[in-house]
Amino acid sequence: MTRSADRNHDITRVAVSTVIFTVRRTGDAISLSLPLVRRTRDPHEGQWALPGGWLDISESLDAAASRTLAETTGLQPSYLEQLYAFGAVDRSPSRVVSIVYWALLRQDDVDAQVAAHAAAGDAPENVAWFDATDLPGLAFDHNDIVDYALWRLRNKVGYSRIAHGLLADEFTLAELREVYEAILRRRLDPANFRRQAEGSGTLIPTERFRTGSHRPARLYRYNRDVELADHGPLGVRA
Amino acid sequence: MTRSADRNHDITRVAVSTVIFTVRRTGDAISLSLPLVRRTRDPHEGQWALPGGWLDISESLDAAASRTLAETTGLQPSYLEQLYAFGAVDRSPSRVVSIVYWALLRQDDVDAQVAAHAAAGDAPENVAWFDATDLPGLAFDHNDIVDYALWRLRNKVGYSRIAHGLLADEFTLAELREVYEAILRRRLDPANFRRQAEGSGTLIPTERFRTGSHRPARLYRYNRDVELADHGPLGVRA
DNA sequence: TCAAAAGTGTTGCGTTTACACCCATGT
DNA sequence: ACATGGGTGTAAACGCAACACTTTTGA
Repeated sequence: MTRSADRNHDITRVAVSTVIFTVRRTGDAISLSLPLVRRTRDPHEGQWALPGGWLDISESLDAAASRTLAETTGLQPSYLEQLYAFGAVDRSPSRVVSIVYWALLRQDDVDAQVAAHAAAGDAPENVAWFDATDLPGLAFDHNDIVDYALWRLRNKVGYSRIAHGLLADEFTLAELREVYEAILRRRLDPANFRRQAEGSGTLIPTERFRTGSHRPARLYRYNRDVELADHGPLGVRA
Repeated sequence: MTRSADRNHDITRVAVSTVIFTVRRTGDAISLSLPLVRRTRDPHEGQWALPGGWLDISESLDAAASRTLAETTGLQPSYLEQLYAFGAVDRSPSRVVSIVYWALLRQDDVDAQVAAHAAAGDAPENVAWFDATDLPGLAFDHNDIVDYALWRLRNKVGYSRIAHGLLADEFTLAELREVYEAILRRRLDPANFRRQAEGSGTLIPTERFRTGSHRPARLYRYNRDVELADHGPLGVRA
């Protein structure tokens, strides 16, 4: 903390953060939730913030997003896309330009991670999951960033099929519909939703069924021939 | 160029560039064109590149885009929106993260600038206008960036009314339609275009008419109550 | 008066929306 | 048997594309 810390006063540093969405069952409804990390140093020590970190000199922006994501959650997102570059002068005491990504996490992956942590007894103290629409006051401008990410998610769900990225490999149409309803915050007609989903060409029906309640529901699988991830303007696969 | 130049080997610098679109009449058709600057130093000396520059320590990203735009073209764009942050490790010899914006310029503003430069005799040698769909090989990854900006423009034109940003204050529906046709690269039905434009609520008919050829066409004005510029995720007015 | 662009009317088609209805299963 | 969600059918409403048609000017 001698020379390099002093130098932070007159250089612009580049950080990468990610808004990671997943779905969570709370009672009979499902809701969007996201993981936050508690800051352990100034500025904003003790407040919740988006997971992220500094960009390394020899890694691309995409790679930095994946790396910081893995370091905090230990998981690969099913979808990752650049959101926006935030660079207001006063958003941090030192000058920081944040390249923010947003990501989707599969429900089963989240479960697997939680179970693994519980078994290993290393449940991270500084990570917690929050309801995306009911957040506390976050560090920096992160509340605005989450709001913008939510807006992008709601928009994108309207003209693409990314919502699959929040579910396990196999899912019923009702489960998929509930995800859409949680994101769009309105009820969808099951009959019409079914026709639209089946007609999109992105769903492959299986011969397996989800049983347990009333009439068994057919399980579907996402057609991976159709691209899920956004490979960015350069079409590069990270 | 002593110590700071040496230091560029191990720091990441932030640059800002802008893809600036305008429309140009070539014969009886109109086409999208954009200004490029010839590089006067390595890397890529002599090649054409997007206007831009380094981010100052005490200016926001938006301000840097506006400033570098003014320094090269001397104009205020009618629309300015962040496009994407490019950060591949090998896109430049030293490590550079470029925050790229895209912008629209009014046709009459371009004319005014050209006339002013001609009168003052200071027509910039290093700036030239190119057809957006027929560019030479540009410096860095700027060809990819322009392609992406074109894609965004075409997309955005489909669900918003930003095309006005390319025309003068008053315009006929035929002129507006020609702009759409140039961007979307297909003919539009004049009758249906008229209904859609009038029904959008963003056009104010005037009592003035464009005369000269056949039946005079009513001039319209853009309704500035409807926001043209994208104020970004934070809703901030630059 | 004629060509050509401005502007209006009408029709057909495909998509979405609303909702009635049947099917299959656990309790 | 019956309640409940799974799944199908159908008709009205809406938006959009195609195109015939009228209007108004300059030449």
